[in-house]
Amino acid sequence: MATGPAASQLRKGVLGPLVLALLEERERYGLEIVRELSTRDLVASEGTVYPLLTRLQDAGAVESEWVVNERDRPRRFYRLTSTGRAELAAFRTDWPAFTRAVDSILTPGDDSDQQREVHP
Amino acid sequence: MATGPAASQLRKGVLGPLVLALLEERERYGLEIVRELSTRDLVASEGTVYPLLTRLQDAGAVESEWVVNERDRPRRFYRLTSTGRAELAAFRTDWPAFTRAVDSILTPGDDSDQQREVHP
DNA sequence: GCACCATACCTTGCGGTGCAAAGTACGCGC
DNA sequence: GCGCGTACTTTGCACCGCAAGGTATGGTGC
Repeated sequence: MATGPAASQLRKGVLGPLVLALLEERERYGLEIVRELSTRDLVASEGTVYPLLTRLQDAGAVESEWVVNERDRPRRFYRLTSTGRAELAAFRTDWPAFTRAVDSILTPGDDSDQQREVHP
Repeated sequence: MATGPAASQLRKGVLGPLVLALLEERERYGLEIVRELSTRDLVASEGTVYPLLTRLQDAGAVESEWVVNERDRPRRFYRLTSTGRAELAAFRTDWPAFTRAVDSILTPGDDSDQQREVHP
Protein backbone atom coordinates (compact mmCIF):
# COMPACT_ATOMS: atom_id res chain seq x y z
CA MET A 1 0.00 0.00 0.00
CA ALA A 2 2.67 2.43 1.02
CA THR A 3 2.53 5.52 -1.09
CA GLY A 4 0.23 5.26 -3.99
CA PRO A 5 -3.21 3.91 -4.69
CA ALA A 6 -4.53 3.47 -1.17
CA ALA A 7 -4.46 7.16 -0.39
CA SER A 8 -6.21 7.86 -3.65
CA GLN A 9 -9.01 5.53 -2.72
CA LEU A 10 -9.36 7.12 0.66
CA ARG A 11 -10.09 10.47 -0.76
CA LYS A 12 -12.99 9.03 -2.61
CA GLY A 13 -16.03 8.29 -0.54
CA VAL A 14 -15.86 6.60 2.81
CA LEU A 15 -19.49 5.65 2.41
CA GLY A 16 -18.75 2.45 0.53
CA PRO A 17 -16.65 0.95 3.30
CA LEU A 18 -19.12 2.15 5.91
CA VAL A 19 -21.93 0.30 4.18
CA LEU A 20 -19.74 -2.80 4.04
CA ALA A 21 -19.11 -2.46 7.77
CA LEU A 22 -22.84 -2.26 8.46
CA LEU A 23 -23.40 -5.37 6.37
CA GLU A 24 -20.67 -7.22 8.23
CA GLU A 25 -22.85 -7.40 11.30
CA ARG A 26 -25.86 -8.76 9.45
CA GLU A 27 -27.84 -8.55 6.24
CA ARG A 28 -29.73 -5.32 5.74
CA TYR A 29 -31.98 -3.69 3.18
CA GLY A 30 -31.58 -0.29 1.58
CA LEU A 31 -33.73 2.00 3.67
CA GLU A 32 -32.46 0.32 6.81
CA ILE A 33 -28.93 1.37 5.86
CA VAL A 34 -30.05 4.92 5.14
CA ARG A 35 -31.65 5.13 8.58
CA GLU A 36 -28.69 3.56 10.32
CA LEU A 37 -26.31 6.09 8.79
CA SER A 38 -28.62 8.97 9.69
CA THR A 39 -28.77 7.79 13.27
CA ARG A 40 -24.99 7.95 13.35
CA ASP A 41 -24.93 11.59 12.22
CA LEU A 42 -23.84 10.70 8.72
CA VAL A 43 -26.30 12.26 6.33
CA ALA A 44 -26.92 9.90 3.45
CA SER A 45 -30.03 10.10 1.34
CA GLU A 46 -31.64 7.32 -0.66
CA GLY A 47 -30.29 8.87 -3.81
CA THR A 48 -26.82 8.22 -2.47
CA VAL A 49 -27.22 4.81 -0.89
CA TYR A 50 -29.19 2.93 -3.54
CA PRO A 51 -26.80 3.71 -6.39
CA LEU A 52 -23.93 2.93 -4.04
CA LEU A 53 -25.38 -0.49 -3.29
CA THR A 54 -25.68 -1.13 -7.02
CA ARG A 55 -22.06 -0.16 -7.53
CA LEU A 56 -20.93 -2.39 -4.68
CA GLN A 57 -22.86 -5.26 -6.18
CA ASP A 58 -21.37 -4.66 -9.63
CA ALA A 59 -17.96 -4.68 -7.99
CA GLY A 60 -18.73 -8.01 -6.34
CA ALA A 61 -18.45 -6.66 -2.81
CA VAL A 62 -22.04 -7.48 -1.90
CA GLU A 63 -24.81 -9.71 -3.20
CA SER A 64 -28.53 -9.21 -2.86
CA GLU A 65 -31.72 -11.18 -2.64
CA TRP A 66 -35.40 -10.29 -2.54
CA VAL A 67 -37.03 -11.34 0.68
CA VAL A 68 -40.80 -11.59 0.75
CA ASN A 69 -42.81 -12.55 3.75
CA GLU A 70 -46.36 -11.85 4.65
CA ARG A 71 -45.66 -9.53 7.49
CA ASP A 72 -43.44 -7.01 5.61
CA ARG A 73 -43.24 -5.39 2.25
CA PRO A 74 -40.82 -7.02 -0.19
CA ARG A 75 -37.28 -5.97 0.55
CA ARG A 76 -33.98 -6.47 -1.16
CA PHE A 77 -31.45 -7.64 1.41
CA TYR A 78 -27.74 -7.16 0.87
CA ARG A 79 -25.04 -9.49 2.14
CA LEU A 80 -21.26 -9.15 2.26
CA THR A 81 -19.17 -11.33 -0.06
CA SER A 82 -15.61 -12.46 0.57
CA THR A 83 -14.47 -9.75 -1.81
CA GLY A 84 -16.36 -7.21 0.25
CA ARG A 85 -14.79 -8.52 3.42
CA ALA A 86 -11.34 -8.08 1.91
CA GLU A 87 -12.13 -4.52 0.85
CA LEU A 88 -13.40 -3.71 4.28
CA ALA A 89 -10.26 -5.13 5.86
CA ALA A 90 -8.11 -3.04 3.52
CA PHE A 91 -10.01 0.09 4.46
CA ARG A 92 -9.67 -0.66 8.16
CA THR A 93 -5.91 -0.62 7.82
CA ASP A 94 -5.78 2.47 5.59
CA TRP A 95 -8.23 4.66 7.46
CA PRO A 96 -6.12 5.30 10.61
CA ALA A 97 -3.11 6.25 8.50
CA PHE A 98 -5.26 8.69 6.59
CA THR A 99 -6.73 10.36 9.67
CA ARG A 100 -3.28 10.58 11.21
CA ALA A 101 -1.99 12.35 8.12
CA VAL A 102 -4.89 14.79 8.19
CA ASP A 103 -4.53 15.40 11.91
CA SER A 104 -0.84 16.08 11.59
CA ILE A 105 -1.51 18.87 9.12
CA LEU A 106 -4.54 20.17 10.94
CA THR A 107 -2.77 20.59 14.27
CA PRO A 108 0.61 22.06 13.42
CA GLY A 109 2.01 22.33 16.92
CA ASP A 110 1.21 18.71 17.51
CA ASP A 111 4.30 17.21 15.88
CA SER A 112 2.73 13.79 16.10
CA ASP A 113 5.16 12.84 13.41
CA GLN A 114 6.49 9.93 15.34
CA GLN A 115 9.52 8.16 13.87
CA ARG A 116 11.78 11.04 14.56
CA GLU A 117 13.51 10.67 17.87
CA VAL A 118 15.41 7.75 16.44
CA HIS A 119 18.35 8.86 18.46
CA PRO A 120 18.14 11.25 21.39
CA MET B 1 -23.44 24.88 10.69
CA ALA B 2 -24.00 22.30 13.34
CA THR B 3 -25.50 19.08 12.09
CA GLY B 4 -26.53 19.32 8.52
CA PRO B 5 -24.48 20.76 5.72
CA ALA B 6 -21.16 20.43 7.45
CA ALA B 7 -21.22 16.67 7.27
CA SER B 8 -22.00 16.92 3.60
CA GLN B 9 -18.98 19.09 3.04
CA LEU B 10 -16.79 16.69 4.95
CA ARG B 11 -17.46 13.93 2.54
CA LYS B 12 -16.22 16.07 -0.25
CA GLY B 13 -12.53 16.71 -0.29
CA VAL B 14 -10.56 17.31 2.82
CA LEU B 15 -7.85 18.78 0.65
CA GLY B 16 -9.27 22.29 0.75
CA PRO B 17 -9.08 22.61 4.53
CA LEU B 18 -5.65 20.97 4.55
CA VAL B 19 -4.33 23.58 2.16
CA LEU B 20 -5.82 26.28 4.36
CA ALA B 21 -4.06 24.74 7.35
CA LEU B 22 -0.74 24.79 5.51
CA LEU B 23 -1.26 28.45 4.64
CA GLU B 24 -2.07 29.27 8.24
CA GLU B 25 1.53 28.75 9.20
CA ARG B 26 2.91 30.97 6.45
CA GLU B 27 2.46 32.02 2.85
CA ARG B 28 3.29 29.34 0.31
CA TYR B 29 3.34 28.88 -3.45
CA GLY B 30 1.69 26.12 -5.45
CA LEU B 31 4.44 23.60 -5.96
CA GLU B 32 5.53 24.03 -2.37
CA ILE B 33 2.08 22.91 -1.24
CA VAL B 34 2.17 19.92 -3.56
CA ARG B 35 5.51 18.85 -2.10
CA GLU B 36 4.40 19.43 1.47
CA LEU B 37 1.33 17.23 1.00
CA SER B 38 3.41 14.51 -0.65
CA THR B 39 5.83 14.54 2.26
CA ARG B 40 2.90 13.90 4.55
CA ASP B 41 1.79 10.79 2.63
CA LEU B 42 -1.10 12.61 1.00
CA VAL B 43 -0.73 12.19 -2.71
CA ALA B 44 -1.79 15.36 -4.46
CA SER B 45 -0.69 16.20 -7.95
CA GLU B 46 -0.38 19.64 -9.50
CA GLY B 47 -3.52 18.98 -11.47
CA THR B 48 -5.35 18.77 -8.16
CA VAL B 49 -3.74 21.56 -6.20
CA TYR B 50 -3.65 24.38 -8.76
CA PRO B 51 -7.36 24.22 -9.58
CA LEU B 52 -8.07 23.89 -5.88
CA LEU B 53 -6.13 27.07 -5.13
CA THR B 54 -8.11 28.85 -7.82
CA ARG B 55 -11.37 27.66 -6.29
CA LEU B 56 -10.28 28.74 -2.83
CA GLN B 57 -9.41 32.15 -4.18
CA ASP B 58 -12.75 32.47 -5.98
CA ALA B 59 -14.42 31.56 -2.69
CA GLY B 60 -12.45 34.28 -0.93
CA ALA B 61 -10.65 31.88 1.38
CA VAL B 62 -7.20 32.82 0.12
CA GLU B 63 -5.61 35.66 -1.80
CA SER B 64 -2.52 35.54 -3.98
CA GLU B 65 0.32 37.74 -5.11
CA TRP B 66 3.16 37.30 -7.55
CA VAL B 67 6.52 37.50 -5.86
CA VAL B 68 9.55 38.17 -7.99
CA ASN B 69 13.02 38.42 -6.65
CA GLU B 70 16.36 37.99 -8.33
CA ARG B 71 17.27 34.80 -6.58
CA ASP B 72 14.19 32.70 -7.47
CA ARG B 73 11.81 32.19 -10.33
CA PRO B 74 8.58 34.16 -10.16
CA ARG B 75 6.13 32.51 -7.84
CA ARG B 76 2.52 33.09 -6.92
CA PHE B 77 2.23 33.09 -3.15
CA TYR B 78 -1.07 32.35 -1.43
CA ARG B 79 -2.16 33.83 1.87
CA LEU B 80 -5.09 33.03 4.15
CA THR B 81 -7.93 35.54 4.41
CA SER B 82 -10.20 35.98 7.40
CA THR B 83 -12.84 34.02 5.51
CA GLY B 84 -10.35 31.23 5.06
CA ARG B 85 -9.50 31.29 8.75
CA ALA B 86 -13.16 30.93 9.61
CA GLU B 87 -13.57 28.00 7.23
CA LEU B 88 -10.54 26.32 8.70
CA ALA B 89 -11.88 26.81 12.21
CA ALA B 90 -15.21 25.31 11.16
CA PHE B 91 -13.48 22.29 9.70
CA ARG B 92 -11.39 21.81 12.83
CA THR B 93 -14.55 21.45 14.88
CA ASP B 94 -16.34 19.21 12.35
CA TRP B 95 -13.50 16.85 11.54
CA PRO B 96 -13.29 15.05 14.92
CA ALA B 97 -17.05 14.48 14.93
CA PHE B 98 -16.80 13.02 11.47
CA THR B 99 -13.95 10.63 12.29
CA ARG B 100 -15.73 9.57 15.46
CA ALA B 101 -18.83 8.73 13.44
CA VAL B 102 -16.78 6.73 10.95
CA ASP B 103 -14.85 4.94 13.70
CA SER B 104 -18.04 4.01 15.51
CA ILE B 105 -19.35 2.24 12.44
CA LEU B 106 -16.01 0.76 11.50
CA THR B 107 -15.41 -0.88 14.87
CA PRO B 108 -18.77 -2.34 15.89
CA GLY B 109 -17.76 -3.80 19.22
CA ASP B 110 -16.38 -0.46 20.26
CA ASP B 111 -19.64 1.16 21.31
CA SER B 112 -17.90 4.50 21.59
CA ASP B 113 -21.33 5.99 21.26
CA GLN B 114 -21.05 8.08 24.32
CA GLN B 115 -24.21 9.86 25.44
CA ARG B 116 -26.04 6.66 26.09
CA GLU B 117 -25.73 5.63 29.67
CA VAL B 118 -28.15 8.39 30.53
CA HIS B 119 -29.69 6.05 32.99
CA PRO B 120 -28.28 2.67 33.99
C1' DG C 1 25.31 30.88 -28.37
C1' DC C 2 22.72 26.64 -27.88
C1' DA C 3 20.76 22.41 -26.28
C1' DC C 4 19.09 20.46 -22.22
C1' DC C 5 16.93 19.98 -17.90
C1' DA C 6 14.41 21.52 -13.77
C1' DT C 7 11.21 24.70 -11.89
C1' DA C 8 6.67 26.83 -11.79
C1' DC C 9 2.24 27.58 -13.35
C1' DC C 10 -1.97 26.57 -15.98
C1' DT C 11 -5.53 23.99 -18.72
C1' DT C 12 -8.20 20.20 -20.61
C1' DG C 13 -10.84 16.10 -20.35
C1' DC C 14 -12.34 11.97 -18.07
C1' DG C 15 -14.46 9.29 -14.55
C1' DG C 16 -16.36 8.81 -10.10
C1' DT C 17 -19.41 10.54 -6.27
C1' DG C 18 -22.98 12.68 -3.50
C1' DC C 19 -27.40 14.37 -3.78
C1' DA C 20 -32.03 16.35 -4.62
C1' DA C 21 -36.00 15.27 -6.91
C1' DA C 22 -39.29 12.74 -9.06
C1' DG C 23 -41.34 8.37 -10.21
C1' DT C 24 -43.21 3.52 -9.36
C1' DA C 25 -45.42 0.04 -6.56
C1' DC C 26 -47.83 -1.71 -2.67
C1' DG C 27 -50.40 -2.26 1.60
C1' DC C 28 -52.93 -0.28 5.50
C1' DG C 29 -56.45 2.68 7.89
C1' DC C 30 -60.72 5.12 7.59
C1' DG D 1 -61.66 5.03 -2.82
C1' DC D 2 -58.26 8.12 -0.87
C1' DG D 3 -54.43 9.26 1.48
C1' DC D 4 -50.30 7.94 3.80
C1' DG D 5 -46.13 5.54 4.80
C1' DT D 6 -42.78 2.15 3.20
C1' DA D 7 -39.42 0.58 -0.21
C1' DC D 8 -36.99 0.72 -4.27
C1' DT D 9 -35.37 3.03 -8.60
C1' DT D 10 -33.90 6.48 -11.91
C1' DT D 11 -32.55 10.96 -13.78
C1' DG D 12 -29.82 14.91 -13.94
C1' DC D 13 -26.67 18.08 -11.97
C1' DA D 14 -22.49 19.72 -9.82
C1' DC D 15 -18.25 18.99 -7.88
C1' DC D 16 -13.86 16.90 -7.16
C1' DG D 17 -9.36 14.29 -7.95
C1' DC D 18 -6.20 13.41 -11.32
C1' DA D 19 -3.42 12.21 -15.37
C1' DA D 20 -1.67 14.38 -19.22
C1' DG D 21 -0.17 17.88 -21.87
C1' DG D 22 1.17 22.76 -22.61
C1' DT D 23 3.75 27.34 -21.73
C1' DA D 24 7.34 30.10 -19.85
C1' DT D 25 11.71 30.81 -17.64
C1' DG D 26 16.24 30.25 -15.77
C1' DG D 27 20.54 27.66 -14.89
C1' DT D 28 24.29 24.30 -16.58
C1' DG D 29 27.44 22.19 -19.77
C1' DC D 30 29.90 22.53 -23.99
